[in-house]
Amino acid sequence: MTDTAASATEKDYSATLFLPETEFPMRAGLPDREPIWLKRWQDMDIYERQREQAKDRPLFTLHDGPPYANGNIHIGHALNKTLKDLVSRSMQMLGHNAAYIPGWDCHGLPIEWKIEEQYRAKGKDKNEVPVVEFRQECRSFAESWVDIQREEFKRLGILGEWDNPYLTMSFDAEAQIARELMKVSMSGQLYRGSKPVMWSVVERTALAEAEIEYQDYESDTIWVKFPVTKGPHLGASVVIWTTTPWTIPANRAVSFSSKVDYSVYEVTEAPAENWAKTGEKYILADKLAAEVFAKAKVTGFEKRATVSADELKAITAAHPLRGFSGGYNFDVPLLDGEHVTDDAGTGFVHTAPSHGLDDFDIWMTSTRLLQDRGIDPSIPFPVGDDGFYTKEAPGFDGARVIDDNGKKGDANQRVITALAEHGNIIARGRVKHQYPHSWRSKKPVIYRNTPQWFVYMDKAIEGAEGDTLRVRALNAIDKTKFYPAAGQNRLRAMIADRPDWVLSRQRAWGVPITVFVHKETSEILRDETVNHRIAQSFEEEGADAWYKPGAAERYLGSAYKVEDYEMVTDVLDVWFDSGSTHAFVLRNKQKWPHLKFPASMYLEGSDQHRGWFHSSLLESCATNGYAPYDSVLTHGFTMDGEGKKMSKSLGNTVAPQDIIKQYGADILRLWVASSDYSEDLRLGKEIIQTTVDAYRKLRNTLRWLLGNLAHFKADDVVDFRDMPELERLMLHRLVQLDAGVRSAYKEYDYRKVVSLLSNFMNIELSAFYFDIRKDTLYCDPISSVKRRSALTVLDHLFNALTAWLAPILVFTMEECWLERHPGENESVHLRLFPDLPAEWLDDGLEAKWDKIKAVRRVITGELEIRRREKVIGSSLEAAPQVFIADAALAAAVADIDLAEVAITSSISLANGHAAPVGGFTLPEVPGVTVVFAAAEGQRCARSWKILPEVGTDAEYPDVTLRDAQALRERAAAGL
RNA sequence: UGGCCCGUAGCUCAGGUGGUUAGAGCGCACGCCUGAUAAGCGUGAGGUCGGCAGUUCGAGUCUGCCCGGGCCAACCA
Repeated sequence: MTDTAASATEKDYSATLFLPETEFPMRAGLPDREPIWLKRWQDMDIYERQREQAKDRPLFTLHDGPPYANGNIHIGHALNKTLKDLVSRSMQMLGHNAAYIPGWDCHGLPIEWKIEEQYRAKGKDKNEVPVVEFRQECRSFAESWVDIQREEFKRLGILGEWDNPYLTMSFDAEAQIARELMKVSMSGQLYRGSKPVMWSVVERTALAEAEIEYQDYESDTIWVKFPVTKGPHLGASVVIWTTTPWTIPANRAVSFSSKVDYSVYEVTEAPAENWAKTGEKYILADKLAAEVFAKAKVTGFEKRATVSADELKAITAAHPLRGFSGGYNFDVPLLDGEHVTDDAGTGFVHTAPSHGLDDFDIWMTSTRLLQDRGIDPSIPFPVGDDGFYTKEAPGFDGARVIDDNGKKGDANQRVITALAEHGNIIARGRVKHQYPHSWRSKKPVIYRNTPQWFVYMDKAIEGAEGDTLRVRALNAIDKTKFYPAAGQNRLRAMIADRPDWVLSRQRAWGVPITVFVHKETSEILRDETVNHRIAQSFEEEGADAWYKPGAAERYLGSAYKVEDYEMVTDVLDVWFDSGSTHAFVLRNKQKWPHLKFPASMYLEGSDQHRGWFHSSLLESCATNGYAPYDSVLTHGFTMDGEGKKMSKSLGNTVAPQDIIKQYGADILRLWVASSDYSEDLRLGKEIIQTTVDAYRKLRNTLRWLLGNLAHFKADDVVDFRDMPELERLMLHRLVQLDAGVRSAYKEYDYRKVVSLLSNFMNIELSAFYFDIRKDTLYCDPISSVKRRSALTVLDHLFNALTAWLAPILVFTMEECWLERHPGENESVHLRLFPDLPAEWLDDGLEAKWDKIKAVRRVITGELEIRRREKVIGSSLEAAPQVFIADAALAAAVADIDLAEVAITSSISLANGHAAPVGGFTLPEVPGVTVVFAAAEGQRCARSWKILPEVGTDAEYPDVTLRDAQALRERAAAGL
């Protein structure tokens, strides 16, 4: 240590300094304090004030995609809503009127399940409860979750019209959803088709995949011959294998794979009574032929010819029951299917479009081909909802697939017997495998063709050639801006490939498909008067009106006979509900005057390409002809710290409620803002800690600003022209930052906002400007223009930083702002991003100070060495000599106080002198050499600088002349 | 299995149209300060840019394959 260090006798002048003074705590205590700000915002109705304040500004409408009202929010909800809040708050502060109307999706299967579950617990049966009563319970259930989620969202600091949200189950919404559906039906785009769905005979209901569980089950298996009737290899039979003999009457095709090798095989030796007889020829996959013959108890067989994919394509076969009970006379085509493999069976797949998804898909995509071959492409309904065969399975009257107790009926046996009579079965067996069962009854289920309501994707709308829903939607996608851009292709590909839109669900809790069908002609009733009655009743009573006794009479009125019409009882897919939100929210000016249509933006997780973005686009294109949004922003999913999916079973979930409780919502918000939401986000312990650290740094920088600004008074303001260069440099950087921050906000690039601001606050403010200006701010006289200039700059910094960070750290910035600007009507959230004068920009000044900073680096580099050597501790103990050979650097440093910038007590500039050998240099700053010298003189007891002048003031002999002046001014001011 | 997307220091992220020793902030280690103090300042150590192969004079950047991860492909939302 040097002898100039503080001595025990040095006077303590701290009371005479302008040290930072603030109540703003270093430790935030967010979990406890955030609710206080929430209450304040609620009491002052800040959302309404924002609307009032912005009523003449351009509208920016971020339309909320509705979460499903059936549980507590999870981290995905928190991410989604926080991003939405960042968008609307920043657009508001950029000068828009950015209203935010939160919404909820309230209909649908999961809520039905919950109610059913409650029934089961009470031993009640859903089917014994009147529909309207059941629906009422679903409604109450959804309501209760809306209330809970609303509070959870508010706690995240999400600002919106929470007292007036939209619900897909509110009466006006249900009415409008029905109107939208009727628009589709009036335009001729709605039709009744069919598709196979999972069906439980025991419960007489369709089931969702989630209601299915797979259990071991023993199935009958059969190997069946399809005799070739046309094309190559006449006289041979295509052989299939199936585990569901009862679907044979529904067979309409045989699928093969062009990737599998097939041949014709002839049976050369077999037992006399065998089903597979000597001389018969079978077409089989080469890989499976031996196995098939073993099952068929064939003792000798020979390969006769290979069969190419082209030959197979040309083959038409007969149904194995051709002529049975006068039926099955149609041609059975061979179709090339990607689902076919030669892993098991025969290499050929029996295809019954009524009873399988793959079967249905290949049948539907082959429609054109079938028509060309003169084959009827319609899909039969061979099995009824009770499991009995219908008339469309000739010869099987009274046979049943599954009975009321879930046991196998006699269908399989009857089919096998019939096949044997026709000589078209070659083997049978049993197999144990995993088979779908109802989650509720634990009984096996079947796929069963069921009538459904569809919207055409490719039928001309209103007769206009080429104006189809698909074409409209694809055009609309081209006109929409996507963030990130890849979303556009993703959505386009989905729209381009998708089949017709299935709207119907055989469920209770939803908006009914408000359609009447003529029983004779199967025509949909299209009558505006009827439609109006329906919509009107929904407005007044909700969609329950459809289920009330006498509804058909009420709607059809006197113009039609009730007995002529079938009233549809299916409900709409909930995607149609949420796909219609633009119609009942954005266009409802009475209820929400601050919204526009189309919306400025839809913002959801990337899964919504298939979901809400998709259904909203189709719905709006069908009813309006264009997209309901100008732009679409998607975000990824939240993974754990290792990038793995969060799941309850892995135990790696992070609950937003826990983060709020432990750290506060601002931490969660900062995490969202500093992450790249265009990809999947990670969240774990370490990441939270990183966020907390970043938060602390920001908070402390603001805290120091507040502490110094406590000494700033209105008449301290200095015009920027009168400020020192260092202050002007900061204002210049502030204007630059303004441009960067605004454009980042406009591009929804929040991590850029965070990185710009935290880099600025850490590097340029905390480590540079503040460090240098502490001496001036703490020690300079009251009158000092330099000090007042610095304070003026701090004020500008404070105003800008609090505004720029307000959309992200909503609580902390409010706390910060009110610390300086208390007042009942004050809020940082009622501010705009500040307008900063362009005249502050000064590129020349920045270039000059880049040079000064370069010189500074060499000086601090030298000081660091002396510190290591224990020659000095504080930089004020040094008074280095600086030799600058570079003319540009020398010029930059000429008229500024380099000692101040380097925070040394003094510096001697030895320009023009040759730099001594052995002086300190940095390779990246050529032409600058620093030679250490200890500061000479006494240490000032007030500013701790070491200067020869200390001791020369008679009145204050222990301080520098500057400090003496400061003390005199304090005394004169009576301090 | 298919469609789309992602993989740069311990963490969060930068790295237009391929071009010198791959950057920042935070964290970490070490040091300084003790008038922002459960704070502030400085110095330093950390990366075969998921892997392999190719195109090229040259690839984190282009191509292919592989590995790892995610979303979608539900009468879930």
